[in-house]
Amino acid sequence: MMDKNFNPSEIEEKHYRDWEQAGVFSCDPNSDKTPYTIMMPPPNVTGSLHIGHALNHTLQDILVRYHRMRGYDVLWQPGTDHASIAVHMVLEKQLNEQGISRDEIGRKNFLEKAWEWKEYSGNTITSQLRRLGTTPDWKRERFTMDEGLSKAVLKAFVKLYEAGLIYRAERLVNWDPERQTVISDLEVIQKEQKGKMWHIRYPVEGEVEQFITVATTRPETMLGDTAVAVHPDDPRYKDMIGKSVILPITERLIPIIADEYSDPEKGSGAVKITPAHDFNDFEVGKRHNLQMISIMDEHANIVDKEFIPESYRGVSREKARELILTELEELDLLAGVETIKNTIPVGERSGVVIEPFMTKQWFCDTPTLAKPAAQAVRDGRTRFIPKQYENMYFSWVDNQLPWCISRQLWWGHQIPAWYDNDGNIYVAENEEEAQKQAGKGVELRRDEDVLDTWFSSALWPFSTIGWPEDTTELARYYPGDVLVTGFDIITFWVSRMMMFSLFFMDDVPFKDVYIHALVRDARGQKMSKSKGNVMDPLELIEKYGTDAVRFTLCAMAAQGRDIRLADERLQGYRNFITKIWNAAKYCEMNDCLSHKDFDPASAKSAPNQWLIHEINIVKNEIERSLDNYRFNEAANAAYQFVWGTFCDWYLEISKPLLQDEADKIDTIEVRKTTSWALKQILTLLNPFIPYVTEEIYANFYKKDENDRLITAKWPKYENSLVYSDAKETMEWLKSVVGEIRSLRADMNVPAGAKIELLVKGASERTKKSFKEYEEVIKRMARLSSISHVDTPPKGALQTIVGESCLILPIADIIDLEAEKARLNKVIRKIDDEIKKIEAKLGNDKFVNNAPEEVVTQQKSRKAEALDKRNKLYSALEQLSS
RNA sequence: GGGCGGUUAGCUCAGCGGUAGAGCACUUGCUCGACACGCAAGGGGUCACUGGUUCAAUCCCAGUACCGCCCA
Repeated sequence: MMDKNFNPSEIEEKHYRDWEQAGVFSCDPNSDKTPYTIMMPPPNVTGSLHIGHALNHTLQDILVRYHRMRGYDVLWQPGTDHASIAVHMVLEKQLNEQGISRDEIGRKNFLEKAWEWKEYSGNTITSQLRRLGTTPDWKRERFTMDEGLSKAVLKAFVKLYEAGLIYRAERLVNWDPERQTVISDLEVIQKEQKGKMWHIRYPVEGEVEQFITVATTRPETMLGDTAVAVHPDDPRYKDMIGKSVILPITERLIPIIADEYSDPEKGSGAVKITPAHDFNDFEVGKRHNLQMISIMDEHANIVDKEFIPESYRGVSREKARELILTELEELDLLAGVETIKNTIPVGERSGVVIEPFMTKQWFCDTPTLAKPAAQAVRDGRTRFIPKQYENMYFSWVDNQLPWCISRQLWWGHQIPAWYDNDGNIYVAENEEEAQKQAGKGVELRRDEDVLDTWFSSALWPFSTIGWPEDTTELARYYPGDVLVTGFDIITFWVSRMMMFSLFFMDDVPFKDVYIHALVRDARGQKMSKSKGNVMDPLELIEKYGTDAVRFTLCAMAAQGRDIRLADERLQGYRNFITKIWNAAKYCEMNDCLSHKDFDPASAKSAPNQWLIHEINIVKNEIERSLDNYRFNEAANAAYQFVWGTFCDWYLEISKPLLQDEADKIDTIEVRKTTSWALKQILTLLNPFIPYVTEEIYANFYKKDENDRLITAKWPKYENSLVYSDAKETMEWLKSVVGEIRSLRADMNVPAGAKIELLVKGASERTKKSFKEYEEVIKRMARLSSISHVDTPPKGALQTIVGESCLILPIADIIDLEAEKARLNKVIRKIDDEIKKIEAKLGNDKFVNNAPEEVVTQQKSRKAEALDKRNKLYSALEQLSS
């Protein structure tokens, strides 16, 4: 016996353990099935499951389960990412609390701690993923810093270096003075703020009382100015070009140069140039061969160097600004201040202001690598779904700047480059190899830096399955079928996988990229800890069950639109899970669990044929939707069918049929059809709601220990399972019941009262149907009897279904005036409709130009409406007479 | 500033060249032995605005307004 209530938490663990132990998640490289591959976006080891993961992994799991059932050899490759900066932040915070800096404990100890912490934290996220019921091939779980992947990273670095696509250069980079490392452009957030624009007068050399006024938001950088630029066509400055100004405070002489970078419309039209502390100025500096003076150290303090006036040495950039402004004021060189809106660069993780900083770093030539990556999408070898995300992809790959890949951190892949004392570089997969290159006895020192975390992630589609070795897995599962991810990492990750995959594998990493929505809160706000509006998927699972959470996310995952997740939705879908449970209970109580030797093509009676027909349709709908990544449509089709068709109609119809012992054959067919249908429903819904379906299956259908729904075959139906006649009959039956129910409710007939039904003008076929489904109609519409008449009695309720008129002779218990009003209302509605159709049909242009089927359709609509109106009129007359 | 998306029932959202849909909420009535996390019946919409294309526009096109995102 099934429990009265469905209790998710009790069964979820049991089934998950069983699945995992049975090894059903594993791919089989030796199988002759077609492979289907999804590479899981590796969550950070620091991470814990958030609602975005829940959506991402639910959708992947649905695809994976669906394809497994359809007979593919599925590899869902799981793993985690080492998340270099994030781990540093966690560990350094822990150290800080003990008052220790990372330099004090040293690189070796720090890394030991990092690994310890990874062991501890890495399992958190994967065990949380298990709670979602996801079924990746856990036995193949990888980590971006495990031995194999580390080897792949070294190999990739060396190969790219040898191809000239990785190089070391001194460049202006985004420096995070808090984290003490370079960060990439993507990790810098442009934050809008209210700022100030200071106008400063620079005295022109050799002139008395002549100045050029420059405007700047960062006066402190003037210590590093090496020019003043004006527009070459600006008449105000034409004859100043080539002269010099005396840089206030430092009193260096710097040239006035002509460059189109300065905008004559803005401010005074003259702009100070600080090549070592501004990206635009850097470019100007390069063009004019200007000196690049770095005035800050790695803490963003002013350097302690001779060319800096003494009072500024060693002070912070903020303090330097104050001092400069005071001094300029004293010198009477401050021409004015205005308040403006501007943007400042802020570190994504640290939150501090990023300093453009001159250092030597490693770069990857992504502008070159991006070309084939862009082309692959333009050629359609990889497609984005929804398509509009291709724009985001193109805007990134088509405008690539070199990617700075070195980081001044310890946790990560240490760069495989060695230096000798003369500064020569040797890049190799290991020190031995480097030593060979350098020659015996040459003293070598390894580069201290590690690679950007995304470098190893970019290799994920092939490094996880064996690259650089030639493994069977690599040959079999590469390229992947689809990548499922959020739009926020198209730039960080997707584009880089494309670049590296095309370079190393000479093929795209996946055929489809499905971009899913962002999950927001009920009010459309982005969830964040600081706002306190995060919904913890584990709490939701506790509260509603895993199936409900999964189904909700799936049902709301419409393409191209964010998900606003509200409690009510979860409740609604939790109710749906319960509904399925109860429907199964009904089947059990009515002995509808065995369908041995039942062939759906053998069904004879209309309700059974109709149900089979509808199952066939919903199956096709689910397939079509999933094949096109229309998850919400698949979920809604399933929902409507199970609740609206199976429960509300079929099971209700089955009740009187199952009580009717007179016709044994019919009863048996109903039992078998119900049982068969329930099993189809469980199978079709298993990818979405694996637990409740597996549990019911285990209760009713499980043949032996190794029989599980998760490994069941996806249904395939004969083309013959299309029953249009049965569908027509059942639609008629639904209309009859519906009309009577509606009439009763409108006229306030007590729900408990059993009343008589008279039918006028029924065709032979209709009469036959009334006879055949008499018990069903009587029960569902709460009728005492059904009989046919030629003339309706006076003052009865009437309604029209098809050609026949349904009459409820209950004049004594209803209000005749109310009935007249009701009829008039219905007639008015139908008149409006007729008017609309007539207008159309009266329009020659419509009749001549519209496709013929549209015209005939309108004509038959009109005929039907007219017929119905006539019948309603006579009903009204009858009432009045 | 450039680009992209959105605007449909009270709310959250589907849909789509020819009858406007769902869930929740709301109203009314129900102990019809699966289910009140339920059953049944309802009410509720100038499909943001202005033009254009079309026999026909909520849907296609252009523009406007507002909201959101991405990139400078």
